[in-house]
Amino acid sequence: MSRTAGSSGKKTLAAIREAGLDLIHERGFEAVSLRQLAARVSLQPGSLYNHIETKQDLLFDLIHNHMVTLLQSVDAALDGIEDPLAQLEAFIAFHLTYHIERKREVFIGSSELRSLDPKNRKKIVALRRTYEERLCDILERGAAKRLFKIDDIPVSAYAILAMLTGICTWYDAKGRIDRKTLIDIHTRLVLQGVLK
Amino acid sequence: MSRTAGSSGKKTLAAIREAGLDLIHERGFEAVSLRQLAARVSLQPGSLYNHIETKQDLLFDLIHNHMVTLLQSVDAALDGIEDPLAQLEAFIAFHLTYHIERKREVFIGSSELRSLDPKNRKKIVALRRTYEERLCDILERGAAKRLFKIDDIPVSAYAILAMLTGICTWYDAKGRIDRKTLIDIHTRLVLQGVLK
Amino acid sequence: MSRTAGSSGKKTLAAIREAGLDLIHERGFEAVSLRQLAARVSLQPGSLYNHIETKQDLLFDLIHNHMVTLLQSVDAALDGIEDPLAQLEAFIAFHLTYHIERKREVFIGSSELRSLDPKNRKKIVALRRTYEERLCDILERGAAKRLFKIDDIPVSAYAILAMLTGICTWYDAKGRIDRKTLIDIHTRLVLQGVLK
Amino acid sequence: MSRTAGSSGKKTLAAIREAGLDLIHERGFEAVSLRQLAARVSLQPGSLYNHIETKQDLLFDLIHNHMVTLLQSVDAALDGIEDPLAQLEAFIAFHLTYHIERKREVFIGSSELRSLDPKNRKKIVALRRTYEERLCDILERGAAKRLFKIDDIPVSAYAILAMLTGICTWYDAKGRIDRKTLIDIHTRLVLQGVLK
DNA sequence: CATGAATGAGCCTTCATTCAT
DNA sequence: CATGAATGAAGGCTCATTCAT
Repeated sequence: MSRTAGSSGKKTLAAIREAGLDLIHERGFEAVSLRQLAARVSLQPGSLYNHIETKQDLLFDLIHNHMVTLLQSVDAALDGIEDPLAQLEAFIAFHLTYHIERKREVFIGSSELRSLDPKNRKKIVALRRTYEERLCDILERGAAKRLFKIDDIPVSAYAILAMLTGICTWYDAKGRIDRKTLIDIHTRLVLQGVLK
Repeated sequence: MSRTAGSSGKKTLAAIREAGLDLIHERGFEAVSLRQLAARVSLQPGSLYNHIETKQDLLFDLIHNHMVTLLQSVDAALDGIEDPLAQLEAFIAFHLTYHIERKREVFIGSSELRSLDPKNRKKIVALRRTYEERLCDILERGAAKRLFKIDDIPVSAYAILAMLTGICTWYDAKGRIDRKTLIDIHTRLVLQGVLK
Repeated sequence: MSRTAGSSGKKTLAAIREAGLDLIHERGFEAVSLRQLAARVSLQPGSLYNHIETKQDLLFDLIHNHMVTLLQSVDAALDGIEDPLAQLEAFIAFHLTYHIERKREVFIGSSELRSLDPKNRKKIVALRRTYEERLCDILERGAAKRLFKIDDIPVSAYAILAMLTGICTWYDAKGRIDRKTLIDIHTRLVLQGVLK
Repeated sequence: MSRTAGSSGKKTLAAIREAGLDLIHERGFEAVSLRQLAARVSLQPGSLYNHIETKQDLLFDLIHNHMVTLLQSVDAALDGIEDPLAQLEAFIAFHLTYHIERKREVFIGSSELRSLDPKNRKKIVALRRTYEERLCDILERGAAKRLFKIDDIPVSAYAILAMLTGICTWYDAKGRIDRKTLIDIHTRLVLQGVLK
């Protein structure tokens, strides 16, 4: 039998992406072999190449896809909000929610930057910087309006992002803390740190 | 003469450790081969085995060594301080300083946990938890004394640690920000977030 | 429409043969993949199998076709000539012309014998021997009539064929030498070497 | 047992070269796998890389080595001979002898040029041209002294070389013809073709 | 202690070929 | 007929590790 009934190219590629996210998140890009990936989606290793260009290409595809979605989503989340304080609250809620829901993508997107070849890495780093700029902008406008008191905007932005992103490492959807509480705690931590 | 003049076993092992930290920090454990490591210390790959047990063993050694030092150092840094607020300030200063000075060790210690085999990982995770406890204790005592107002101590501790640890990713000793300023900014951010 | 307008099975097969000659001549049979061949004729690899049996089969087809044509042509070229000297001249002119015009086929026909499986190789070697016999016959009849003085007919025949076939390797239709001159030079070389 | 007693690097490399010549001569470079080569010298495939850089590198090494030896040998064979006729005779005898004794090298050196990467190919083609020049020089000097009558020296040189090299394809040391006879036949063929 | 050469497993990738659609 | 997706084998090469010298 040369093809599983009902399978199709699009579905197979989606399965490969999904398995790729899982495996790379668990073990790291270098530690995942295409054999393992193929086994996860019930293919022979060579058959992967009907759907991906190279292993490197799959990694780039996963990360790039994530970054583009992240940027679109943050813009959607901030759309129409004018007040910097409301924007910051929206950003925090968005960032946490997104990072909880896409733990794997987020984790891979930062921990596997170094597995990207230079050309691909450059593209991703640019997108990432664009995302960071969103927070910087909010802090700047809040500072300009004397709502926030911030010593150094880029450093503070990095610090806040590091704090908010940290949950990827430990948050467990089935754990003690529910999502809303988590957002409240972090919102309070950040706002107090930043408000005048 | 088959040995470089003046070299000795201890020195060679130190060189291997140093090169290991460099390479693993740059490329990740899985991406570093013992051939590369050997080349860095001007040895043949086989000769490494006169100094290390296995590649896995070297990784554990590096991380374990780091964790033990970290714990000793934090205890030294907090020694004699009783006031929770002063303790928190000391902790922040210590953590940032240590993480700036040992970027490689810190980075490896968290990003390569998954490259440790289960037995080794367990040991490291226990040490890491011990370190986290130091911060939790401070927060708890501060909260008990009504100095701090904290919604959820473990979550806040994680958030603070994530924020403080974030600098490893971007801090550049030769960059725009000096160390003292960095500590001030972070101290302010954390304290405001936590004080009543 | 999944077929290029005006294409037909026969035309596609002809295109495959032509591309096969080109590619195998350039890179060698083993070095040519059916993917490359398919790309040259704007097909997917699998589609080749609507026109050829196997890769091996295509090679045999190309070489066999060439050998049969070669034999028919040499017989046509020698037809009606009785004098061994005139025959030899005709043979030389024919061989050079044919080998210039079908460089690819000739080259493949000798360099890729080893890529044929034993059964196919046997058939081709028999045809090739038949062709060599044509020259041997001429030399023999010339020697019998005391027109030629030849030490060893098979060896001389091989030597002459090797010389005449050599042009495939270097002759360039757009080069310094025109075809007639080439034939003259070789005719003189061979005849002097053979005449009494 | 990690090493066969008595083996040494030099010996192993020599065995690899020898097996390489055999296999490439029989099957062609592309058709030989390093697994086959390794099996011939009783090694694991990976162990070959203790002795060669890459497969391509081995090919270049074999051909380059051959070309250098060929050039040194032809110069030695012609050394001290001044008369162009005597030189031509010496060249023919040398070329045939060398090509009989090193069938494999000679065959590979011309049939596998296309398997060399461009950079390597360039180097070999230059050496080959140097060798061809040796014959051209002889023909030129003979023509200048009115000993030879040659229509076109480069073309005649190619034709002669093609003829003499042809034996590689069919000569069998255990066959009907002994080496001296072979040289005589070819010498006569060439000289008659060239003498005034 | 260092070296050089070996092992055996495994890597990413390409291949000829098949076949449901 | 062509396609797209699959197979199973094999490709060149790298790896951690071992060990006689």
